[in-house]
Parts: sequence; C-alpha cells; structure tokens
Amino acid sequence: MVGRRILSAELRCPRVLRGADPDEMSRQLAGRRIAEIRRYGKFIVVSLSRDRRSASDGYLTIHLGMTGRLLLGGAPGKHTHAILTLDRGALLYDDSRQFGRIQFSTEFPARIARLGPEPLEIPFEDFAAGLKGRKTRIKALLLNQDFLRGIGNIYADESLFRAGIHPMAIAGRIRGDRARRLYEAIGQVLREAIAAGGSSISDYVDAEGRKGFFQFNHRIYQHTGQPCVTCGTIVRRVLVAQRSSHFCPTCQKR
DNA sequence: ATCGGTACCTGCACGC
DNA sequence: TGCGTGCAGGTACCGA
Repeated sequence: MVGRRILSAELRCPRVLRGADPDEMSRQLAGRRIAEIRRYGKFIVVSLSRDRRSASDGYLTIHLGMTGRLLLGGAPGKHTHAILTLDRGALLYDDSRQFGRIQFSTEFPARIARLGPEPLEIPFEDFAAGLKGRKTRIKALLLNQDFLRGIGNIYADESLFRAGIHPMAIAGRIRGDRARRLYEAIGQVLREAIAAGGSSISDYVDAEGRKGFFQFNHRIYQHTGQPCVTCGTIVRRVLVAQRSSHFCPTCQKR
C-alpha cells in the first residue's frame, strides 16, 4: 500500500473513531499519500504525506481490538466501519465488537511513544530488570503494553505455561533461571505464532483474508478441563486482572 | 506511581 | 423455539 493515495474515506462508525468527527477525519485523509506503514506492538501506524517528497504530516493509528480486521478490497459487510478508497484498490476496516479504533493525528501519537519494548528485541538483562520490584502478578504485567508491547491473553498464557510459571506469581519474585525461562518462552511462542500466521479462534484473518493456524498449537490456552499436555493434570482457569488465565496446577509454580 | 475493577460492544454456545 | 447466562485475541479510565 505504500505509495498509494487515499482518494476518499467513508467512516461509518463514530465509536470506532473514539468520538472524532467522521467528516473532519475524512477531509484530513482524502488526498494524502501513504508514506510508510509500521507496527508498534498491537498498533498499526500509517504515516501520511501530502506529496511524494514531503515529510509525514499525518498519522492514521489503527488498533484491531479483539475482532478488528483490515482487509484489502472485498465486499463491505454488516460490521464494516471504514472504507478507504485508494488510487488502486481499497482498504476496509471490519470489527463486530467495535473494541478496535482508528484515529487520525497530525503529530506522531503519544500513546505509541509510551509503549514498552518489543519482546523479540529486548535484551534479557533489561527484561529481568523490568521484573524487579514489581508487586503485580506476572500475567497482568505481561498484558501491560507499557511493560512489553504486543503480548495478549493467548501468548501470555502460552509463554507462562512453557516457562512453568503460575499466572498469579508475583512478577518481582521471578528472578535468575525462572526469569530466563520466561524470556526464552516468550520469544519461542511469538516466533512460532508469527510463523504460523497467528491464532484464528473465530475472527482473525490477515489482509488477504487468510486464517492463521497457531490455534492448533496452543498447549494451555482454552484447555480448561483437559489433561495437561505435559503431565496429564486437569488444566484450570482463573481470573487474573479480569482476564481468563489457563494453567496447569502441577507444571506451573508460583 | 501502581494497582484492581469496570465500562465499552456483538455474537455464540449452552442449559432450561 | 426462545430466553437468560457466561464467555470471547483489548484498552481506557476511575478511585484507592
């Protein structure tokens, strides 16, 4: 999409725009050219410029929430909230639960600047230092985007399972070998999930509409009531930070 | 400064 | 068949 020009923007759902005025946002987008697209954790930032040469003077920040989809072309549906018509093709935003959002700003968004490091880029020493002194539960910390960017409920559970750490363990008490195991597990899980094209539980598809298949490799997520793949103990579910957390009571220690 | 709880939506599976 | 309940890849905001 880089290099394409936005001819027009049809913004149908003010809720997804987080209260911004659809007409005003349409005016801002129309005529701008896509200069660069980058991902920051779960956020996608589309940098826009007025012409080919000039620096970016607009940013379209997109978050898919739980059920958001960005699709190249295709027919709009019941939950299509935005249609960007480009000089070649179209970009559609679809989101049944409307937890995702699309925002326009002329400055680089401050929220992005506050995100923690990329989990696949942070050195182990920094990760271990980040755990130090934290009184929160490790599951909640892994979901906190200011700690690390990009880890969600599935990959938090899968990482903790592989590391043998209980989701309710206090973050600051994970040190040495256990911290190292968690760090390695996060890297492993994310790399495997990316290679598998992500986890398609119900809605997720890539821009071409293809499902991922990492859901077939989940070892603990939504395995409640089934035997642990390692030891056979029945997998349990607890709430941590109001999120479902799946764990093996035998393999995962506080 | 940090933490937990709540609100925001729609759709689906389940039990009755 | 229809209805109520609980659950679902997330974040922002509030008060403690």
